[in-house]
Amino acid sequence: MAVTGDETETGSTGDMTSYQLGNPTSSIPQKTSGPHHSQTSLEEALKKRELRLMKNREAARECRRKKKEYVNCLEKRMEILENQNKTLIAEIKALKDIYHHKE
DNA sequence: AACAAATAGCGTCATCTGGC
DNA sequence: GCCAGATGACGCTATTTGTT
Repeated sequence: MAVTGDETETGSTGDMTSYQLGNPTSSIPQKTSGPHHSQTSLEEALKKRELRLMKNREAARECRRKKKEYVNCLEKRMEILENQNKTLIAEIKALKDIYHHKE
């Protein structure tokens, strides 16, 4: 619901935490061996980072989806077991009643 | 209607984990 | 040991819900 999916990247929702702000390339190696070479390697590093972020974004979504499904299953199972429990309790009560009326 | 608190969902980072 | 994928934790926005 929140956040309409299509505003990814470049901190569009302003939810970058302090350590994420500033230099998005901070985790990228900054070797300088010639102007052209460093430029391309920087571009490559940025591309690599974007790819990594994109993959992790997808992974996080999938992870949450699976977790939600798991919790839903547990809740359904709980409901079934609670009903079974009620039925069994009622059965026990009925059997006890029969037993006591025989006395 | 206006507001606050609660809830849901997202993106990112750090860390864990299993396969190679 | 390295790497990719999975997941917990965090901070954030948007939506829903209850209260005045």
